[in-house]
Amino acid sequence: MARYKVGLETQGKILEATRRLLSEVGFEAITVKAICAQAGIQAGSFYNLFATKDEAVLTVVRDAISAFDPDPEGTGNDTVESLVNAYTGFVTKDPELGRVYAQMAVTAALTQDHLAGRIQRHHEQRVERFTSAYVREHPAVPSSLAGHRMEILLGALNGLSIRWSIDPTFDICAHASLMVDELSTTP
Amino acid sequence: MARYKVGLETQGKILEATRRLLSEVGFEAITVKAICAQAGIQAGSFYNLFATKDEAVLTVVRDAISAFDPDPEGTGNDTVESLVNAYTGFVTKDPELGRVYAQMAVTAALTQDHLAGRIQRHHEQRVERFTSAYVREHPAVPSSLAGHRMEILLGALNGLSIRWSIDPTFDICAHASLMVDELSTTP
DNA sequence: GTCAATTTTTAGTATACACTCAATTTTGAA
DNA sequence: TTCAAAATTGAGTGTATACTAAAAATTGAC
Repeated sequence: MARYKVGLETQGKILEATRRLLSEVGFEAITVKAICAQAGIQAGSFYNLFATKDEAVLTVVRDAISAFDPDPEGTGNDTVESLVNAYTGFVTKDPELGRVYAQMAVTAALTQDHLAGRIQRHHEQRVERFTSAYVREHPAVPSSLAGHRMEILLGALNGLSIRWSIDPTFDICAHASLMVDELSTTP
Repeated sequence: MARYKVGLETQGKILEATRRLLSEVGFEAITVKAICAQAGIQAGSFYNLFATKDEAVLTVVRDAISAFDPDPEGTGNDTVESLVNAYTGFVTKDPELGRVYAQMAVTAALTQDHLAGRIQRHHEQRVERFTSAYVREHPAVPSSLAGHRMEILLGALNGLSIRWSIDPTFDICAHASLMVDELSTTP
C-alpha cells in the first residue's frame, strides 16, 4: 500500500499503463514487463505496490465494468432507443473498454468467481432497466414478453459490439436501430 | 500429413486429447505438453502431424461445429430455424467447447492475426448461409434487408451464447426461437 | 536536519512455454 | 525380404513469463 506521494503517483501510472495495455493487447496477452515499460518504472516498483499482476488488471477491469453501468441514478425517463444509443455510443467511442468487457465476460467470468458475479448482476440490472423502459413505451406488451425481448436485445447488442470490435467497418448503429424496430412490433 | 495407419491413429489420439482438454481447461490454458501427455505420445510426434498447437485446436472446434451442421453436404435445403438449432445445439451440448468458440471470436481474433482472418471468414460464410436460407423462406423480403436481419440474428446468437455460458440457467434456446419469430415478420 | 519508513533500481531466479532435430524404430508396397 | 518413407522418441533450444531480493535512493514526520 502506497503511503508516500511518489508511491501514489506510481500507482496511478501503473493503473493507467495497465488500462492502456488491456485496450491494446487484451486481458490474456498483457504482461508485467509491458506494464512497467509503459509506466516508466521497474518490475520491483510494480511489486512494491501490487502483490500480483492480476491485482492490477482486476482493479482496472472493475473500473471498466463500472463504466458500463447505465446511469445508476436512474431517473426513469429514458427510452429503449436512448439506452441503445448510449450503449452503441459508448462502445464506438471507447472500443477498447468494450473489448475488455467482452473478453472478461467470455474468458475471466468463469474462472474468476467474484468477477462472474459482478458481470452477471450488472447484466441483470441492465435488463431490468431496458425492460422498464420498454414497458413504459409499449404498455400493451406483457412484461414477461418485454423481458424476453430486452434480454434478446442486450444479447444482440453484446454480440454486435464484439462483431464490431473485430470488424470496425461493421455498422453497429444501423444494425442496433433495425433491431429496435424489429422488437417494437407489438404482437 | 499422416500416410500410415499408425499415423492416422496418433492423429485421432491427439484430436481426442485436444477436445477433452479444451473442455476441461479451455482455450487459454491448453498446452502442447498436456495434449501429448493425454494422448500418450511425445512432443515430436505431435509436431510430425500438426504444424502448430493452434492447428489442432482449430481442427477440434471446426469439427465440433460441423457435427451440428443441419446440411453438411450444402444442398441448400436448410432453414433458418434448423441453422439456429444447430448453433444452440452446438453451444449447449458441449458448453466448454461453445465457450471456447465464443472466446476465439472475442479474444483470439483480436490478439492472433492468423486466427482473426479465419474467424472473420467463418462468420461471413455463416451470414451468407443464414441469409440464403432466410431468402428462400421469405422471398418477399429484399436480400439486403435479409442480410441485415441475419447479421443481427448471428450477433444476437453469439451474445446470447456468451450470456448462457455465464449463467447456465439462461434459456438460450427459448430466446433464440423468439428471436427467429421476431425476425420472421415480413415488413 | 535526522532517520526510520518507504520507494526504486538492478540484477537476478525459477519455471513454463511452443517448437526442433537427429537418431531410432516401424510401416507397408514391391 | 527389402528398404525408402513415415513415425516416434527424447533430449534439447530459445524465449518469455511472473516474481524476488538486496542494496541504494528518496521521502516526510518529528
